[in-house]
Amino acid sequence: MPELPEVETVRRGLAPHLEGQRLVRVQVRRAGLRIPFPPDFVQALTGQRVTQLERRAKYLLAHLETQRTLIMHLGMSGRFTLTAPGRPMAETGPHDHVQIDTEAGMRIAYTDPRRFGVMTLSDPGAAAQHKLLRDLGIEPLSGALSGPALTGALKSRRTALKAALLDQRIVAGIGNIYACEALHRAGLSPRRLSCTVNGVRAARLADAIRSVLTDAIAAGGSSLRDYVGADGTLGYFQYSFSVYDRAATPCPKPRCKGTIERITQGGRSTFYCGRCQK
DNA sequence: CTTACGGCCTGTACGC
DNA sequence: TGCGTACAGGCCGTAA
Repeated sequence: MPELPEVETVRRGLAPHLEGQRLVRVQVRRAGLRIPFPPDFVQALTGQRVTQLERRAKYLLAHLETQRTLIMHLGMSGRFTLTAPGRPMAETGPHDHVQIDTEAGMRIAYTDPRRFGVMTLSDPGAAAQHKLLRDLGIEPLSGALSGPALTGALKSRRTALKAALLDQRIVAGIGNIYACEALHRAGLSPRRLSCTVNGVRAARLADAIRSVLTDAIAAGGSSLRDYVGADGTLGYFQYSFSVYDRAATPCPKPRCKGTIERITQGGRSTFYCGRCQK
């Protein structure tokens, strides 16, 4: 489900209810998600105060007073729902795996039918060195994303450009939707060999990645199927897709007479215009 | 070392 | 209606 814009939208929804708050009760309803919870998971969280809720790539990082960090990933189908004090509690469903109650009485429930998500804890002060985070590449909205930085990251890769954009070690936070959309904005073919992207093409790609992610965040992310923001509102960037899931429709680029095609790369669907993406 | 592929798990949409 | 198949926003381990 969620790529960087959706995770950032969730972060913005959760932050006011987590930052500065003490976690008074933590319940887990199974032994883990994609990976098991650490043995001391509940104990290490209970009674702790969250100092800051940060996002790195598609990960949410809740930093605790103990200097440990709750590392969270939504996988494909992960979702948070908030229930304010005094509001009727939603009935617990079979895919509600974690519940966290804050001292303000807010209940934060994590639901994830496919269980591809992750919740785990870092060692004190060592979140950035955690195995899940240490190999992540350029953070696209940090200012580190530039044409030369992309050129450097892509020059040794002998894969299709689309596959390289999905590799979190190169640019972190892009998923299937925004890879397709960024390549269309940049006018670059998803099939192009990664190492051929340099100079003006790399600069265009850096701009396209930044702009598509920024636009999507401004729209509250993309709501497909079951994705909703933390406050239950729906993002609407899906109405702005140029290529994703738009096979056989006309290319929206002005004066381009192409038609959007769907191909398979690395087992994933790629949507692009063969006319204006070279 | 790099790259390609299957698997993880469940839900949904679609064709017959 | 029921069943089988394909596919879904991600990532990892293994094989080549």
